[in-house]
Amino acid sequence: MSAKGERSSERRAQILQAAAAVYARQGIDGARMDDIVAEAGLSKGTLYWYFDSKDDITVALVEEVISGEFAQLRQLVDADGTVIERLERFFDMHTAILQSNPLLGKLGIEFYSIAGKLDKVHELVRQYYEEFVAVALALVRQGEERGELRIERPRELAVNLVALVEGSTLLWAIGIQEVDLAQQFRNAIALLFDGLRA
Amino acid sequence: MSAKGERSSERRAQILQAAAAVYARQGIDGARMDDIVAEAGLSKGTLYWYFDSKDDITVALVEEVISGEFAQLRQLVDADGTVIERLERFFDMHTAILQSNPLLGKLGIEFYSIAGKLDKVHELVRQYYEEFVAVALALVRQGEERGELRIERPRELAVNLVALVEGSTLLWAIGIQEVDLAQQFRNAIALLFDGLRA
Amino acid sequence: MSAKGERSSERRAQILQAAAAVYARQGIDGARMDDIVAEAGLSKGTLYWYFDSKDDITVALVEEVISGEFAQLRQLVDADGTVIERLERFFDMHTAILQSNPLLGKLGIEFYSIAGKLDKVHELVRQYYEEFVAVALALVRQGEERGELRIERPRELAVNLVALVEGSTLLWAIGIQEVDLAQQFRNAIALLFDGLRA
Amino acid sequence: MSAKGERSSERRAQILQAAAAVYARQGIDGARMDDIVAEAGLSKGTLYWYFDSKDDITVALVEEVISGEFAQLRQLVDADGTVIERLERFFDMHTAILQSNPLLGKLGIEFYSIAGKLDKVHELVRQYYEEFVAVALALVRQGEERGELRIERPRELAVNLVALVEGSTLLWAIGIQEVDLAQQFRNAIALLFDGLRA
DNA sequence: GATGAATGAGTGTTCATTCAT
DNA sequence: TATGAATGAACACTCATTCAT
Repeated sequence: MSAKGERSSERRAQILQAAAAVYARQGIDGARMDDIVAEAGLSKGTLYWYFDSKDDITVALVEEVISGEFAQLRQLVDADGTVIERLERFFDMHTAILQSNPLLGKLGIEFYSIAGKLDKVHELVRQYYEEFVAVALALVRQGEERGELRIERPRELAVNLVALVEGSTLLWAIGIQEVDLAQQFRNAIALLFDGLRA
Repeated sequence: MSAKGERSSERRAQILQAAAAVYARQGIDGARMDDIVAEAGLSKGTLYWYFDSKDDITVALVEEVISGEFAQLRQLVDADGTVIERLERFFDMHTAILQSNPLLGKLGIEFYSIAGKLDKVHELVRQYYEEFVAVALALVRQGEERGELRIERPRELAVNLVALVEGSTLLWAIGIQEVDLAQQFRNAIALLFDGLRA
Repeated sequence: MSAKGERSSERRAQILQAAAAVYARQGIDGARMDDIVAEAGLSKGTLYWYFDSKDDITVALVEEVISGEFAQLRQLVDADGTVIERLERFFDMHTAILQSNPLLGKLGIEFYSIAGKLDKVHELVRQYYEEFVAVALALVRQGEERGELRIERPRELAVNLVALVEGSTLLWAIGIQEVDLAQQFRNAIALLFDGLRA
Repeated sequence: MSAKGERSSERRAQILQAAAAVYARQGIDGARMDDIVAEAGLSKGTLYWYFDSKDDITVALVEEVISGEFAQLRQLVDADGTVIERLERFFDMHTAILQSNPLLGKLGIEFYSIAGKLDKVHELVRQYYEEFVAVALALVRQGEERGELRIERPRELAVNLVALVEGSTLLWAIGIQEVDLAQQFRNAIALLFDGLRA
């Protein structure tokens, strides 16, 4: 019997996609295995053929989402253009993805909440932010090296950049009317960097 | 029979305090009524004498926490000092409260999560942010009127200010090591306002 | 909250009696909690208020049955009459009890089977046999001291006495037609002791 | 399509052997088809090609074990030597087999337990005991005819002989320390027959 | 007001069995 | 013959809520 991890990744993806939809709609605790099964068009037995437990699904889903984010973050460092241009493109992409599926925001909030209960999820979320901060820091330093920016406290700037992204996304996900993500991010860049341009 | 809302407010407070502790520790869905009862040192029957349901407790707790935040926010507008001084004092207080009880951050995350399920909570959280943004906007305008700041897009600045606070708090609550809330907030103010001083 | 062990012993007895009936009828593995609940005329929640789990019920039931057997065994040593008379009375009682409830035999077989899975049950059953052998040995020695019997290998006689009782009971419980427990036990005594009478 | 009973008997034997090991180790109810499949090194589909169901396997296994016992029992009647010598040899063989595989005792107990649920197994076990008693009776009568023994109640003696064997085996299988099967059986013969020798 | 025993619908998980390949 | 993915009914256990005392 092969390990479950090795089993048909299409089916696994199908289940994770269904779980994501149900989690976003009903919350993780409000999601019943029967709901995920129905959403995926599978039987309960099949679900358990691919995953050991609900927690197993949750962790796999967080892993998948976060590994997608990682890929995007890594592109940021090596792409062309000035630092500010790249940040703007990154924010545009971030905004487009969130707005293409309004449930993604809710899903993110569920991830925060479940991180308090599942150590593995907590660790994944932490790693994601460490990576995000690290990438932001690398970018900021690039800007300095290339003479684009003059920065006194690069580390705190990096954390504030990440906090702005996450905070704005949170407000938007909660449904604060005044938040237009695209506008908001552009203004954030202007605020943070206008005084820092070389 | 009088409405439950009018019953001994000490007992209600005692229950809400217990619920807050249990919610923060175990998550709202992970909290059992028995846990709250044990934490409060009461019996189950007594708890239900004061509250109709678990959701009722949750809503009341969110109301209580948010009304405390409201009080703080309102002081911001009328206090003495420059806008930046007042923001610094507000952030110091915010930091002190969070650090005095490390579970408060977790509790906040639970509130986000439950907002997706309980409409009343969602509305309270939304109102809180609306208010926060409104206060930030009033402050920013005060700064402009008094000639302390020159601001082009006050509304977006206000939202970004709130986003920075919430984002930083979130990163801190998740446990990102590099986040020192006090430092972070001071740096945020410097970044946002250095270029805006008159 | 008091420990479950301290809770109303009438309800506990009621549940154990129901469990005994269902276990004997359907086997332990074939018994559903719903069946026990229905047999006891209680709700599932109530059952779990008094017992932690199905295993908990099983162990408590074995304890109860075996502690009853212990009581009978102890009387054997101190009762009046010759050793052989006392054994005959004991066997009569044993027979009467088994025949009064034909499911008791099945229940005993279930206990053997579950002993392989629940360490606590295994230990209880083992203790019961140790005690049974010890009592048989004490009786045999009394017989010798009082000059009623002349015995060469008292320990092995004791074990064989117990083996005869258990073996006969087993054959009877399985439903071997030719086994008339009362006759069988009388004949067993005759066979074992006729050659040993002083 | 040929009846399953006619299919490759090697595969069937392989499966039954695996089932015996798993049943003894985990109990029949605790044994999963997957466990048997893993133990046999086969796939689930293959197992179901040879057997219709778990009960089918169980019944076949009981049949196999009991038919082996039958073979031994029949040899008893026709072998050379006095009745007591033959019983001693039979008991030695019985002991050797049990001690060669300590799980056999557990397996026997599982058979008793499942007999309460599967009529076919009950019937097989009953037949086995009927046969065992019949053989014991034949032996006893042989002893009488040949002038080796003087017996008053041959039928009850036969049942008691079987009860002693089964009871001793049971005590041993449960793990009572003091039971040394070989010693025990020798002592049983001495007790039962010493007074009966012609 | 206060207690804690009682309720039962709901949930994650298991596992014998089936069947397309 | 052989495989192992797929199925779904069944089950132990949970927990918010009720109510007799």
